[in-house]
Amino acid sequence: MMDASEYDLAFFHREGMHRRACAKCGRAFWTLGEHTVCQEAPCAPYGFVGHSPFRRTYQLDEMREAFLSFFERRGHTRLSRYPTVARWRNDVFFTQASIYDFQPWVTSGAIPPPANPLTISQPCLRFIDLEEVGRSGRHFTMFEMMAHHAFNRPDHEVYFKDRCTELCHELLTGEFGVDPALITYKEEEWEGGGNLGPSLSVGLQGLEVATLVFMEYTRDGERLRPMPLTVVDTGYGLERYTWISQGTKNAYEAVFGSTYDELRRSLPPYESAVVIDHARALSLMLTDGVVPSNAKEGYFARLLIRRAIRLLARSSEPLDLIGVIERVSRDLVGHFPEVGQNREDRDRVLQAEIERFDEAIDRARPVLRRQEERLRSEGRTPGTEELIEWYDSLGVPPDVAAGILAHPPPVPEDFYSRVADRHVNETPTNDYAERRDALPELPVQAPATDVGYYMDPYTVSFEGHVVGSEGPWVVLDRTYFYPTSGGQVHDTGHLGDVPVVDVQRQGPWIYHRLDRPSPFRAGDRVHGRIDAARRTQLMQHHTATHIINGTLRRLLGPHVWQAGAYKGPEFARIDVTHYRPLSDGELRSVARRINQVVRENHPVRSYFEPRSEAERRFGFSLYQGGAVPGKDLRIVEIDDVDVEACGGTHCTHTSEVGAIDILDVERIQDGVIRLTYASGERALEIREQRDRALREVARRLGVPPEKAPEGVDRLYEEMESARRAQRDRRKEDLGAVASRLASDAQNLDSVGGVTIVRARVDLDRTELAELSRLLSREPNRVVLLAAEREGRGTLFVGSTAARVPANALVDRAKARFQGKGGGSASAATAVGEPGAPLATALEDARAEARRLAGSPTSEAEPTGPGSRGSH
RNA sequence: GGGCACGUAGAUCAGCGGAAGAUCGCUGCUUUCGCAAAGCAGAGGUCGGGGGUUCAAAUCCCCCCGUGUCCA
Repeated sequence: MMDASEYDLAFFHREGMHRRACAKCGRAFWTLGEHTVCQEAPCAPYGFVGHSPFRRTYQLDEMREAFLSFFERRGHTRLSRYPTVARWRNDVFFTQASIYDFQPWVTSGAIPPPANPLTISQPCLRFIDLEEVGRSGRHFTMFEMMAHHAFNRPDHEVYFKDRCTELCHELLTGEFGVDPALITYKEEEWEGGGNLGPSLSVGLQGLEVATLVFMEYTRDGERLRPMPLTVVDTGYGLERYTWISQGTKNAYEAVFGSTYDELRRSLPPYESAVVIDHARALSLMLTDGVVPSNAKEGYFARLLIRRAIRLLARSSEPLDLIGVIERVSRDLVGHFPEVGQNREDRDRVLQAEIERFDEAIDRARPVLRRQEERLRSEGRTPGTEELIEWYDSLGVPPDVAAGILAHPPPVPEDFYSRVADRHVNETPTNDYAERRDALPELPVQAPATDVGYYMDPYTVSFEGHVVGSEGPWVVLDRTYFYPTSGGQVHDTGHLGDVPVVDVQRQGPWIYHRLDRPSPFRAGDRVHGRIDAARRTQLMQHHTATHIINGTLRRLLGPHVWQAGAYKGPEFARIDVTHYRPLSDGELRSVARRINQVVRENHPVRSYFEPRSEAERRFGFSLYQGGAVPGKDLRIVEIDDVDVEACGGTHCTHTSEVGAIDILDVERIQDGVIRLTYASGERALEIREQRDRALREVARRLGVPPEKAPEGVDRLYEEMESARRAQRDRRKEDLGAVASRLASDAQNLDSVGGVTIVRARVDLDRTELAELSRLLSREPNRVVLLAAEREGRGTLFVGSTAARVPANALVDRAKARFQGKGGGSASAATAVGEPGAPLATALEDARAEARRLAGSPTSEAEPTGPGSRGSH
C-alpha cells in the first residue's frame, strides 16, 4: 500500500486542488471541482456525449498529431511506432502498451533510451476484451496508446510525478480547452514485473482519459527498495480523445468515420463495428509480419479473420473481408505508410487463410452429419455439449454448425465462456522463464566494455585490462570477443593461456567465462586471442542468414519475417513466417539466388545511424530480429538484397560466405518454415560427407551416383516381390497342409452334420489362424489345431458351426494344460504352461465339440467370418 | 507453450481387445460395333513410428512424429 504522501504533489497544491474520497469506489482523488465521485466509469456517467468538453473536434490523425506535437514543443522527442508483434520479448506476443517498447532493456537500465524524454503513439493489440469490442462502445482490439515517457537516473533527472501531472493537466486544459474543474486525479497503485509505484488515473466526465504511472520501487519481500532508474509511464487512448472531442454516442462512430457509415448500409451497428475493428487490427498485424496460424501470434490473426468472415456473412449484400481490409488500410496509410506497401502480398496471405477456413468447415461437415445421425439412432439430438466439442476440436462455430445440422440446438448465451471453462484447468505456461542461467553480478566499477567487433570483425588478437573477476568470469575494459546475442553464438579463444569457453553480455559489460577459476585480478593486463576459424564460420553463417532472409522476402513477399534464427559454428538456421510449405521449385529458386548473391560479391556494409533516419530510409522491415533499443541503430546493409538492424559480426563482402548449402526445409509450425543451411568451410565439409555417402550407396547398389534413386527403387521392388513370393509360398504350403488334413479320415469326425478336423501342426500363431481359415471355408466346420513352440503348447480353435462356439471349446480344454486364453465364437486360442499335456487338451476340446455338435439346440445366431462386422 | 480430436487400401471412412472391412477408384472377364452402365472375379494394408500391458492389440497405457482445432 502506497503512502498517501506519494500523491501529495506540489502541483495539486499550486493549482488549488483538494483531496476527496469517491462516494462510490472509495478511492481518494484530487480535483478543483465539487465532485463527490471520481470522474471515471462506473462511478460517473458519460457527460460528453452530444456536448464535448473539448474546444474543437478532431479526426484520428489530427488528434495524434496534436498530442505528439504538444509534447514535442515541451522538449520531448517524437518516436515512430514500434511493431505490434513484440518479437523482442518472450513473455507476450503483442505490444500491449507503449512502455512495452522499452521493456526490458531500457526500463532495467541495461541500455539507454532512444530519446529522453520521448513521446510516441504506439499501436497496441489487446485480445483480453475481445467480447467487449462492438458492445461497450469504447473497446478496440487495436488502439493507439499515446504516451510521454521519461527515464530518470540518479545523475540525470528528467522529470517525475510533479512535472508529469502538470504536463497532462496542461494538455487537457490548455491544448484541448477542458474546464479544469471537470478533471479528477484518482490515486491508484501500479505493479508489474517486480516493480511498483504510485499512479494517477485521470477521469473526465465518466471516462478514464489517461493513466500516469511512476515506476519507483522494486519489491523485496515485504519491503520496498527504491529503483536506481525511475520511469514515467503514461498512457492516453488516442481513440478516446478523438471520441470525446466529437462527442458521438460511441467511439466507433468517431474513430471509424465514413468507413463505418459505408458498412452500416448493409450490416447492423454491432457487426459493422466489430468487422472494422478486426480489419484494422489485421491490417497492422499482417503488415508487421503475422501470418495466420494455429499457434502463437498467428492464431490471433486467424481468430480475427474467422470472426470477421462470420459477421460479414450476415450482410444484406455480398461483402468480402479482403475488401473491408483494403478499405480500412486506406484510412491507416496516411499515418502508417508501410500499410500501403504490401497490399498484393497481404491479399495473398488473406486469400490463403480464407480458403483454409472453408476447408476446415468442409472437413467438419460430414463429421457433424455422421455424429448427428449417430445421436439420432440413439434417440437423441445434438446439444450444447456437441456444439462446444465441435468448436473446440473442429473449429466449427455454433452458427456455422446450425447451418449444417438438420436439427440445430439453440446456442446458449454463455457459449464462449463455456468453451473457456474447458481450458481453465490446463497447466499454465511459465512465461517469464528465460532459458538462460543467471549470470553473477560482478562487482565491476567500470564504464561499459569497449567492444571492438562492431567496427572490426577481423581482429582476433588484442590487449585489455581486467576490470572485474569472480569465479570463472572475467570482465575487461575492452574486448573483441563476441557474446551470444541476436542468435549468433559466442566466440571462443584464450585470455592469456586460459581457454575462454563462453561469452555473455550482462548489462553494459561483456563477461568472459574461463574453463577454470580466473587467475586474473583487476588491473591485470591480458592478451586476448579469438579462435579465428570459428569466428570466420560464425560471420559467414550470419551474413548467409541475411542473404537468405532478404532473398526470401524478395521471392515470396514482404509477409516473410524472421521468426527466430540461430547461427552456430556447425550450421545455421532461420525460421520465417510463410503461409504454405515451400515448393520444390521455390526451394530451387532460393538456393540458386542466394548463391548468385554470394558470387556477385555485394558489399556488406555495417554502420551506425540515428534511428529515425534509418527508419525513414529503410522502413520497418529493419526489425527482422525484433525491436532494437537505443538512439542509434547498427545497420547491416547488403546492397539490393537485405537491410536489417543487427548487432552481429559480418563479412564485408558476400563472396566471403563462399557458398550456401541449404540442408533442410521444414514446416515447424503452421505459418512458420525453417531453413537449415551451412556456408563457408562447413558447406564444403557437409557437401563432401554427403557426396561420400551417396557414392558409397551407389557403389553398394552397383550404379552410378546419379542413378542411386532408381537403384533404390529397384532394390525396394525386389524386396517387395520377394516378400510377396514368400507369402504366396507360405499360402501354398498351408493350402497343401489343409488339403492333406481334410482328406485324411484319421483327423476327421462328423457329428450331427458338423465336421470336426483336428491336427497337431507346429506352426506359429498367424499360420494357425490362416490354416484354420482354409479348413473352415464352409459352414459347420470345427477346426482344432494343436501346436508346440519353444516348449509351450498352443490350442487354436476355429468354428463355423453355430452350435459349437470356438471359445466354449477353448474354455473347456484350457484348464487341462494350464492354458490361458479365450476368443470369440468363430476363433479362439489358448497357450499353456511349458510341458503341460497339450494332447489331452486337444482330446478334451474334441470331446466337447462332439458333445455340442451332437446336441442340437436352437441357436439363432449363425457364426463365422461372414457375420462379423455386420452392424 | 498447453488442452482436445484425428492418423486403417490410391481416395473417403467404419471397426475401438478375439481370424483386417465398406464405398468410390483401379485391373481382368462377361455383355456391346464402341462408349456409358450392369454383373462376376481380382489386385491393393509394416492399421503413422517406437516401447509396454495381455494367452491375444488397429483397438488399452506411455513416448515420439504428422495433421486439424481451441486456448494463452
